Amino acid sequence: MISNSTTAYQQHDHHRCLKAALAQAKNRCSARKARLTPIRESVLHLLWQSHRPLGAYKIIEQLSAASGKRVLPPTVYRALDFLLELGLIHRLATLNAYIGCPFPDSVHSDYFLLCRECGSVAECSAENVNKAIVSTAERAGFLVESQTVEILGLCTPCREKNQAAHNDVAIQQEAGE
Amino acid sequence: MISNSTTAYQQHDHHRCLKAALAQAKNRCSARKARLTPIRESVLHLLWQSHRPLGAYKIIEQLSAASGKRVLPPTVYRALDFLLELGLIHRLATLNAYIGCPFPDSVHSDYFLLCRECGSVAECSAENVNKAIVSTAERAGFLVESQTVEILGLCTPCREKNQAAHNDVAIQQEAGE
DNA sequence: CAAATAAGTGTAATAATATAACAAAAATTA
DNA sequence: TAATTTTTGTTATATTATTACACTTATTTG
Repeated sequence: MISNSTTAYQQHDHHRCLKAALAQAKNRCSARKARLTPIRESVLHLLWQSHRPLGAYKIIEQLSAASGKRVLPPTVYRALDFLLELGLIHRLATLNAYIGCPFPDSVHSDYFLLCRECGSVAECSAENVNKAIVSTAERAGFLVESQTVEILGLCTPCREKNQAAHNDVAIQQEAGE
Repeated sequence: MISNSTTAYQQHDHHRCLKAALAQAKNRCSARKARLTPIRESVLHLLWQSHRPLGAYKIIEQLSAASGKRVLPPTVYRALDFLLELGLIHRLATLNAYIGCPFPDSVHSDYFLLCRECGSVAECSAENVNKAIVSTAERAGFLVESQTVEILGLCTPCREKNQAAHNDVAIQQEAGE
């Protein structure tokens, strides 16, 4: 199992994440003879800065603010398409949002853990999930080409916070009796 | 494993499907003291007639055509919300479309097989997929609350057709040499 | 039963997400 | 350098979904 759940939920040196992601992106582009133009790079940069899924129109907003001139939808959607095609980012269908891929180089069928509380997203690649899906599909005579797996729930920190809040309420209630 | 892949892909007495679905819906509604009003029923009916995912605006179109007067978006979205809440239909995030649920009564974590060729959708509920997802999420410290699993690929009939077409090309090429 | 309340519907307006089409500019190739 | 390809700019518009508020119909309660 590959996962970025630790860095996704917890404090970490995010500047490093960002630098690593951009370096990887450059490698990948030169390998494929694709151009990581300024627009494309800044979209990727923005996605990595947030470390959270961002909607296309948020990107437009932030890019406009940063550049001082109005960036229009096609500009951003084109950059997103480019990055998606290269596997540098993903689109989350349930959120209509985009997020940087933490390991574009390893072949993986993606699998996302979306925290409904804090909005963080971890990407996992688990062979057992993949196998279960493919084998079950096969039994139905279905040839799998691509998968969208998005899991909604609570990440560890949020679960702990919720638990703590819950306990507090219990204590209050006891005290009130 | 529960699945409607057979009826989803192949010819069958669809009138029966439809009747069964509506009967089930009525049961479910009376059990929950919810009202299956004419609008709601006709949306459900429409979804079952198509046996394929339908976008909200297609539903609006067809409902308008059938009733002779303009049906507006909130009317349909409200009916869809109601049906979703009762588990009588599902929303497919990757298609922005809705489809009738073939087994609303059995508890299931849904899992959809979307054929990219013919547009058919089969719904499966496989314990092994569910288990794999939950256990992998747990290892990342994540508490699963709901899942979106949508698989894109080819259903059996389309795969066979494709195969046949492919063979034909091979034969033509041989003949041409 | 009638009044009060709740649930459902009609309607206008608009928000949020995404794409089409075509012209202009920049980069790459021949 | 000319020709070609790729990328960007710009206008307009498509698609999906929601808000807000008035009105009607059903259900509950006194």
